[in-house]
Amino acid sequence: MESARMDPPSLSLDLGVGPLRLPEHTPIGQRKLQTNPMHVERSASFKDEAEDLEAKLNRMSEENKKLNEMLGSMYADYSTLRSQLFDLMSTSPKEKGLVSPSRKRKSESLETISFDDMTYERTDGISNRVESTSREDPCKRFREDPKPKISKAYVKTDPSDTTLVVKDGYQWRKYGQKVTRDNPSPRAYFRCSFAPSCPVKKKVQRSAEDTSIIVATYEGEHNHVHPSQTELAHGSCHNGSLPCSVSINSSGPTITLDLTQQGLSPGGSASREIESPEFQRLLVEQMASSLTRDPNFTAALATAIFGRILQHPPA
DNA sequence: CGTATTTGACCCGCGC
DNA sequence: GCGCGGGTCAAATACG
Ligand SMILES: [Zn+2]
Repeated sequence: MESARMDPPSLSLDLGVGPLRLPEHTPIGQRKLQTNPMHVERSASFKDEAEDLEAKLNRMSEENKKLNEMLGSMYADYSTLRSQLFDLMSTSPKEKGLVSPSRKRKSESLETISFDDMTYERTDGISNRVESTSREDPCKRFREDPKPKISKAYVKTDPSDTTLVVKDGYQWRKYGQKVTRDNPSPRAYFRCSFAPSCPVKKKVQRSAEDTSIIVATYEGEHNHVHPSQTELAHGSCHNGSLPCSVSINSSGPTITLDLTQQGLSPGGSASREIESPEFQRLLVEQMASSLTRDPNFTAALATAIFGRILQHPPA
């Protein structure tokens, strides 16, 4: 998968956030309306519901496939981007202007999701160190700086989403909001409130140019287990609130709707739950969370990138 | 009534 | 020392 697309620096991964973001524009609404008046007949209702569920299952299957592809492309683009970044900074470490402004100036049209094992901010330290030593080092210097781990997530969202809250599965308590110099939209400060002594903070701010993108900056590591996600030991994780599971294996992530679980209420409420935008959002979040939290994924990612760097040394 | 959010005050590092 | 920009605190307020 990763051996393909190396050329496109176009970073145009308009992920499935689109189809998932606006779930209420499609025949879903019609379908819902269709089922309600059918409750006059009991037997027909059951049959209809069965058909309904089947259709939804198909839809979910379809969506699953889409998500799969989207994750694939995201992975590929991410690999490409990271590879290019590493390449760039190991090729021309003397070229100043790419280290310090990396925080404010790179907000052109960059859409990335960085995971919490390696970060862009770390590149600052690497570049500085590189400047004083050799230019082959950047691949292996991972000192535990006083700096906590920082990761950024560029999330595409609806501009009308005023909440400015990125639901990532954790519980955050807002403790501040400031207006920044060169950005009309304010910046919100959050602290993890699940554990009393969790040092994790995050800053969320809408992008200055593209108001449909919000940037979440995470800082630190959680020193507690995930609130609603215990573990994904052998690749499968069960969510406490969602009647579904996300599993990751070598062939790719898979979402399984657990219809046998008792969490589903009888009647049409199951359909409603599935159709709910909240459900879909949580689903995506759960999936992304699981993915980024999967050591196998991150390890494979690192390995692939590292291999690529070694394979294509800077000119 | 307990808890989360809001919002101006406060603090602190940095450049002048 | 002072002003500025960014980060945090905490009193007031909103919310359930
Ligand atoms: Zn935490």
